[in-house]
Amino acid sequence: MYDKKQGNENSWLLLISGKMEIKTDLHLGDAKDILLDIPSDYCDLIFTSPPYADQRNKTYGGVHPDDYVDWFLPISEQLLRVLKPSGTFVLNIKEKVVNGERSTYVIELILEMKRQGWLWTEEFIWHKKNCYPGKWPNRFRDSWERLLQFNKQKKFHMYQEEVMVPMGDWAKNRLKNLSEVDKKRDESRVGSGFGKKIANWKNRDNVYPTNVLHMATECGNKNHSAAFPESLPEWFIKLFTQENDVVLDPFMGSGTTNIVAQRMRRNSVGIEIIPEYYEAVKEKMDSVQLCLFEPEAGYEKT
Amino acid sequence: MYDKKQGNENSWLLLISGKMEIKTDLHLGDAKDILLDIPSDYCDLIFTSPPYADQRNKTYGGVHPDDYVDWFLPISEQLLRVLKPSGTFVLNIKEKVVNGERSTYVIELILEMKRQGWLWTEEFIWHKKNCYPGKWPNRFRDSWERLLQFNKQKKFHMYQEEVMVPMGDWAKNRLKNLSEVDKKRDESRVGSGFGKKIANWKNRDNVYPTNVLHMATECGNKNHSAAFPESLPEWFIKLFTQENDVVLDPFMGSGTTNIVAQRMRRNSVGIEIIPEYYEAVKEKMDSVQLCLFEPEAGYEKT
DNA sequence: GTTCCGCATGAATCGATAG
DNA sequence: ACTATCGATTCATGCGGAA
Repeated sequence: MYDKKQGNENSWLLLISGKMEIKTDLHLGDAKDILLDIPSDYCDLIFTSPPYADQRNKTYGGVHPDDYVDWFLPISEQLLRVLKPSGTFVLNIKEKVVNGERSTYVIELILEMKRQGWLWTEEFIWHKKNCYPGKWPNRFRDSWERLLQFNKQKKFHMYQEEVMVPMGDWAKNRLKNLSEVDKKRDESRVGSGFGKKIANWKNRDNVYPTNVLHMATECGNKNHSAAFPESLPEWFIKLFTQENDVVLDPFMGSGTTNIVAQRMRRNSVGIEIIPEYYEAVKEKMDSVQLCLFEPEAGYEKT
Repeated sequence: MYDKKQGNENSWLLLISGKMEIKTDLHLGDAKDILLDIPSDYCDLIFTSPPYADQRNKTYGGVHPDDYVDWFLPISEQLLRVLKPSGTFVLNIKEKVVNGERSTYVIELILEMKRQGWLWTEEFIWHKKNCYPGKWPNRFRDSWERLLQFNKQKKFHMYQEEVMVPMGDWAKNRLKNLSEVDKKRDESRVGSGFGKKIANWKNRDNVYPTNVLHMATECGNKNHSAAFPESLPEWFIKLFTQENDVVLDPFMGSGTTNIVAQRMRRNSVGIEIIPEYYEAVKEKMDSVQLCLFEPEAGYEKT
């Protein structure tokens, strides 16, 4: 079912019952350069966590906070080009503390990206439930990160039903027996501003989520500093794409986005500048493919 | 024990065992004007939730999103003056959606306040568990607000031990169900059974909180419908002030900050531009004072 | 004195309609 | 075209009266 594309070491092809073909392309190089080879209006979702700004220019792609915006803008310009008009760009980022203050490069980046043509549609909060322990005299542990949603157009694809969550416990008692008032409320209160049809909820188990996501951080990944849990890209891939769509991560890192995308039957493109990381993801892709041969993997169902 | 200051209708004086004297000053007028009469380096904590930008120009001080920064800067300039060097300014705010996009006036305000001399020390997240309902094709419910922390200096007073939370699920669930009365009793009656339990937790496995606060909005209260729950100013007053310190709320609204401050034995100043709100807070202060005469209120202990 | 249950009410947002 | 108004949609909480 799985076949490596001929003549291309960096592309994986997943065939499912001969009907579907999921492609995963990995590129080694600088996002700013590699993106030039990607066609315009190609991606349905861009989900990425770029290297964080760092004063010490040692670590992963270290970019100084003062240079961060200038460094990112040429890349976001290309991202704007390769994203479909109906697509969404989700940027996972959080400003560091520099000299006792929160850096402003993230909020400056938002303003500059708007000038570039992006719409800043929403800011989700990733609440990291098990964040880093630690104690400082003048601040507490930082347990949240930004998930900035940008779009090209006011209209974009959003599959809200895919991420619905179970209704709160209150509903069990509340909806047990509906009073007459609940059924009538819709008509009785005209002009009061807040009519509601409780009866509509009777047969419902799930509700729509909010813009605060509660997810634990992943602890096992030692090789990569900026690792997020699989549930994070998974949630946004569910929300903003359908099967066979294209997902892009221009700062692939440990490849979480692409691996999750393939598992969810989305085509994906990954770009990574550091050879070690790039090779590690390639190996991971190979082993994932092996797993797919096992019937237990469940990919042959349907 | 309580006495209204002579010749001043807007000042409340709380005497405790003749040792302590807690003053609450309320002012009617525009913050930008009233602040001019407040001495420099006067406040230990400024906690406020200004009117959010509104497109409708009819309601409460409606400021258009485009004019918001220009409107706020003269006020924040005065706030910078009246704050003690060791003090903290906590600004509760959230940008609205305008034309399908998040407005940028809040992040522009951060940048401008930095130019004004403020340090942007931290951004806390207030996760509103019971946020406003609603469904839209392109966004989910907004369940968080910003709590921006600004300071004059890199060194400021922070009493971290005062806001430690017990770890462990049992304790967490227990705390969640505490009524406001229980909390008051905890503050006043150290010897009671409940206080003992709290003391035990403190000695055992208390842990420092993070920069994400989980609090529900108060909605069912007929007498005082506040923009934020009492637990919100309470948390920051605990964290950034000691007894006898001075708390300022330049946009008093329903007076939650000042009422909580007085209960926690902090002096406070409140400013409100709308006469109806101002009068309502004055009445509330009077009735709070009456409660303080009751021994059950627990304010005479210690 | 507890527990249960009804219910008003929130710093909302979109799209259509009207001026 | 551009702005103001209105109806429709939706969840979770704490209060207060009842059992």
